Amino acid sequence: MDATTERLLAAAREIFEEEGFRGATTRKIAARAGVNEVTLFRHFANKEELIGAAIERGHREAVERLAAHPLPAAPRDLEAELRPYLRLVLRAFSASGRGVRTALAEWEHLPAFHAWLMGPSEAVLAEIERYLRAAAGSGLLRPGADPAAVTHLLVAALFSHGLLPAMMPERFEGGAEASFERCVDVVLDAIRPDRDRRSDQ
Amino acid sequence: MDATTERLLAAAREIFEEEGFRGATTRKIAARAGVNEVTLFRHFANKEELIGAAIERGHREAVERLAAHPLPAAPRDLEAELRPYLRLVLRAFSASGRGVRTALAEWEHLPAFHAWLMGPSEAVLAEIERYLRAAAGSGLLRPGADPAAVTHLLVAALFSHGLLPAMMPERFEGGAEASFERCVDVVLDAIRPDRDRRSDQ
DNA sequence: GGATACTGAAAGCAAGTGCTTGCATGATAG
DNA sequence: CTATCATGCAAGCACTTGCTTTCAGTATCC
Repeated sequence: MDATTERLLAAAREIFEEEGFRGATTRKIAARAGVNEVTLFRHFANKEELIGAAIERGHREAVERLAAHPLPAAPRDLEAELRPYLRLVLRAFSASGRGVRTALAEWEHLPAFHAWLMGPSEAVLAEIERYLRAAAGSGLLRPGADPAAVTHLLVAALFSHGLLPAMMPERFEGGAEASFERCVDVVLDAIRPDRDRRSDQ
Repeated sequence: MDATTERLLAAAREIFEEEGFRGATTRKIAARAGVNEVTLFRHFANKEELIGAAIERGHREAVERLAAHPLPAAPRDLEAELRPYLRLVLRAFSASGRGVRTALAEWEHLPAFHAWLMGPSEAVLAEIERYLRAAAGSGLLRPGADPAAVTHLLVAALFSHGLLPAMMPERFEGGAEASFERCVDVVLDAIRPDRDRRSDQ
């Protein structure tokens, strides 16, 4: 792809994530791309098309990165399989936390981008739920554990640990990742079959 | 308080929650308040002061409403005490979901309002953690259960169930509240002392 | 060398923005 | 009745924003 187009897309994505649709002016985007504003309009019909393309590309890449490290099709060990996956997702999520917050706020104003905006979250949710259902089928989950509810809990933990630490860091002493791991501990402990239950301390 | 001031504050809060700081123009706010734009500047020095006052008032009210229904000082029954409290908070949170999303996005641009914006969340977090620590002291929690981690999990569930259903409703079939209750089930079950453990189904 | 394609610089335009000024009007208090 | 006060209305100002037009420079391909 054209190098100028590339730089424009990257700049558009950065500024949109920081400032939202309204704040991402064509002048700012062109400046960060090191390009004349006129050139911007020679490559994209208008501002909406540019930002749309930038969002689409960014989220397509995110989905691809996630798909490159899927959970196993046949669950064997929740601790060894689910935890590293969640760690990976949290890291990706935290990295794009600023953009996620912007997307949340602009939701109603960007109906054309809904599919792209939710793509990564949808993918993670579906992947975890599929895995947990398979695990339940293999007897790796405590009978009575609800895979859908557990999925929602884990996604909720991902969500809040990806967004909140930037805003209330004093509540995440020891780091967001450590706090997240402790939350995963609680969930994994809740769904482990009784015979395996931890009784430390 | 002056009726005009009142209407201006209400209008400012509504439009700020829908459109953010940049989108909340003084003309829009004045129009929704049914007031001339000049009158707006006769009541508030500038746009920032108006929106700041609107946010401050809204969140102070939220904190007061939460403080009116606290968790008991001495925990006796997690199921009977914690669950209704969480239900209440979720309802309040969902009602202001639109505003929360805007606040998340505008975070970096509104440093003057940080304290007010995080107030309600901080209050809920502190209240739950206090309660759970007391519960742990009374032997109502399974030994080894980490009150801080459980608090984070519950707040995460509140957070995601307050925000996400508006954006991916098909993932919350049966309603956000039902999904939330199932998440609370998982958490409560995780921290219950072993002797009380559910073994239904 | 000439045609083509991409770019930058300068200027501008129509709409919208925060905010101000000047003046007229109606209600309220003394 | 008069003085005060809050408000509405019209106009405007300086600035930003999305987007356009015109012209000139430069690299590439044949």
